[in-house]
Amino acid sequence: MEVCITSLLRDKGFKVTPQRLAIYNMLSSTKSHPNAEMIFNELQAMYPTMSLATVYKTMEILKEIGLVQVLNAGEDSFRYDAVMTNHPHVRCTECGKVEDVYDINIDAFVSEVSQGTKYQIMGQQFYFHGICPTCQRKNSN
Amino acid sequence: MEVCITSLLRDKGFKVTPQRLAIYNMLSSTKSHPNAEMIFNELQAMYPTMSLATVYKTMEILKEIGLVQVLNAGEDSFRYDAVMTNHPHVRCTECGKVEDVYDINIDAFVSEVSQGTKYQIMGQQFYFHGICPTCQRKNSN
DNA sequence: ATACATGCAAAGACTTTGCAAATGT
DNA sequence: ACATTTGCAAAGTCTTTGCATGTAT
Repeated sequence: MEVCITSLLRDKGFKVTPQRLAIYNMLSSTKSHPNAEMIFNELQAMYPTMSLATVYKTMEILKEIGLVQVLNAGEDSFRYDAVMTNHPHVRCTECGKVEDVYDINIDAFVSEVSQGTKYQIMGQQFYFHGICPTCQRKNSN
Repeated sequence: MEVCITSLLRDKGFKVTPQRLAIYNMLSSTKSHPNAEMIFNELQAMYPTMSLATVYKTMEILKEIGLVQVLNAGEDSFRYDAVMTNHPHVRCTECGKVEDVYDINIDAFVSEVSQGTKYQIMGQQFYFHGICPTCQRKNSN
């Protein structure tokens, strides 16, 4: 796991730094799809000198070497996901959290669209929005 | 058509202004999914005093009264669409244009996901990215 | 007549960039 | 030793806001 990012970085001529490892480890051990500021805040305690700029620069590299994907769930900021399989996301419009949608096979839908357009399709993103179970309960009180 | 926006605005207590009509008419007669700046530039000739701030404020209102939807195709700016049906979009990563994906029935996929999550789903957005036919031809030269 | 809208400029949020000091190889 | 990276501050882009003037009802 960690050998993966280490060798991937080195293979592409990037240096292996504590900041880069910390950012990737944090991202790959959460399901919260954090944005840059959330990552920065989370790492403050352990890495007091970490800067937001380093988070952004690191995300750029991790995206480039194929270790993270960038999410755009209709917010003002980008979120990041270390899970590289294509899966839909759902965002709660009340509390703002973004979650994975599991157990859905998107392949049939993707290939249907791929064939319907004359584009050479490279990727896709599916976003749902609605109200999460927790917020539904809050609302009914 | 135009009676629609006129009465919708008035019904909700908004005033009917030349700027609002011009912005909506422009948007509903294009398939280019423009962002705020594109709309602003397009209207410069006919409405020289139009400001970008007015475009943003108007989009906020049009979204609120259900006349436009906001697209987030993985770019830095939001795009707007006066077509309110749910349909996928595809963005060319070379020339940046965003097009509709036609003749795709998303209902089965949407309801499959709706049932798979415990969210109360309010809407969804599907984005594909790839290379458009025009750019494919350019690349092969 | 009055409340709302416009348009300018300023502010705000998110992200990128430049550069000197620090670090990995 | 050398090239790359960090972290700060400044700049850049997109969007929102405040306010005086103008406009729709």
